[in-house]
Amino acid sequence: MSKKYEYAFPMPSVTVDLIIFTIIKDQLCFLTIERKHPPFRGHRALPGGFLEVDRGETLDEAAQREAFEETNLKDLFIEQLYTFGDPNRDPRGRVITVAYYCLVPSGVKPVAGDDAKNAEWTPVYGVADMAFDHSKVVQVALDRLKGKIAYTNIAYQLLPKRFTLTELQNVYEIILNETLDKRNFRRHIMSRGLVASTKERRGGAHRPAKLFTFNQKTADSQLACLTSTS
Amino acid sequence: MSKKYEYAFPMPSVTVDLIIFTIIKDQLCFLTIERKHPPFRGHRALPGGFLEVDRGETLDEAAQREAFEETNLKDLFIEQLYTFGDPNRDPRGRVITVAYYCLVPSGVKPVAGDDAKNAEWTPVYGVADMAFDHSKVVQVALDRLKGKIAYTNIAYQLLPKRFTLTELQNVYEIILNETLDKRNFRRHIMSRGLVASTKERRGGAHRPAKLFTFNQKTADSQLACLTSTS
DNA sequence: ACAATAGTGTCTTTTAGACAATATGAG
DNA sequence: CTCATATTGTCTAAAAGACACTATTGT
Repeated sequence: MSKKYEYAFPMPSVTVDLIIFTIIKDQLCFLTIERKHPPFRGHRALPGGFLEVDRGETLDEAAQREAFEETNLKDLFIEQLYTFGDPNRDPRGRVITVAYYCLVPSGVKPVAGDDAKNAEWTPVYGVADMAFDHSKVVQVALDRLKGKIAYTNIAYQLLPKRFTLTELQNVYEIILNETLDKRNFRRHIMSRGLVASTKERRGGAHRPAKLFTFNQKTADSQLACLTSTS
Repeated sequence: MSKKYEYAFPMPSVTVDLIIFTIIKDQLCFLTIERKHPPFRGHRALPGGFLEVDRGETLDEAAQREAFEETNLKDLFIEQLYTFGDPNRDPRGRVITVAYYCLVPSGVKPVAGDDAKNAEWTPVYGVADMAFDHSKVVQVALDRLKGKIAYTNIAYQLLPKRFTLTELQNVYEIILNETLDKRNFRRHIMSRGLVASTKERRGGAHRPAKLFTFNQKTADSQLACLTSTS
């Protein structure tokens, strides 16, 4: 392959990296792949790839494309997180990466281990030794997630369409890493008007719990003042 | 100048753009330059420039460098805002811009009109017709500023080292674009412990007001949980 | 009936909002 | 003493926090 593109100045590469969060067995996890080649061979890394300039894709589209490649799911919740561009973050050259975080409901399986990748869900606590600056990227994503869950409705992205309030509370507790009072939590959620109760119930071993859905109408109006990437 | 740098794929350019806010005559303003060449000749644009890959500068350093070029001030408050990369945002080619916002105290003069630039402070309300996607960038910056002023101490960046509480309230009112109750505002600010009163007073036409300073100690601890770009 | 989870009510504390009179210093 | 701005206090309303018992279903 010959080098066909010429520039008067050295150009940085632009990649999009993804922190795909999900909840597995009461743990907040994110998707990692194993690097099969240097640098950082054998270390775990965030999924990501080059922005495909020749396709004319936007950054958001690149993030959605990568997310689809890993999960086979379209139109996932993604949001730009931060752009990392320290000169030494990649030993091969100057690489600017625009990081996005993504939330998927429990139960999603990573796209099968394409030999080259070996994708796995990894618990967020106690990850070390990631490739590049990815440990830092994950930390920033986690901070953002913690910050945003308090005043947005993104938690719903981690649950199926119908869920119980106990399940919702679990999501909050897992992300915030603290226990919440059941009564206060329910009052808080209900007063927001973001959930609507259905007539269905989830039968477990004991008293069945009401199933709720995310109330799109009120959510949209509330999100209007929240989506400003703040 | 020959094109010396070759790549196997088309590369995007990476620029850093700045929204430099200040307050002038009770108006929130930001720095614009006039474009002297196409595209968008004659339109106003945000100051910015290419990331200098050969110098090995970080994104933050590039932002500080640009800010210095425009204001002659070092170590200004800057924070990464968002990365814009739509394929058609610059008609000359694929340009990814990492936007930073920056806050400077009142009274700073833009670096003199270097012919090529003609820098000016422009009120944030009623800006239209900016070059590229810069109107959108400014809107995002303004939303972020409004969001952050409520729960961080960034407002102090817009004031001199010593300021009166009335001046501080003015900053809040100008940014939020609403009036605030004087007593409630003062209670709110004082309860945060972010300001320390000095023994000096500012003599105006009438009763002199106490001068306050930003209280770095408490600020640092409070900032610790706020600087996570959330 | 019992085990296990779902669901609810009240008091207290804190924070935010509305509101107007007094204090001080320059001229 | 007058003008202009600085400064302060209280009542009310809303939100957050602490806390424990009853309800429902499967087994």
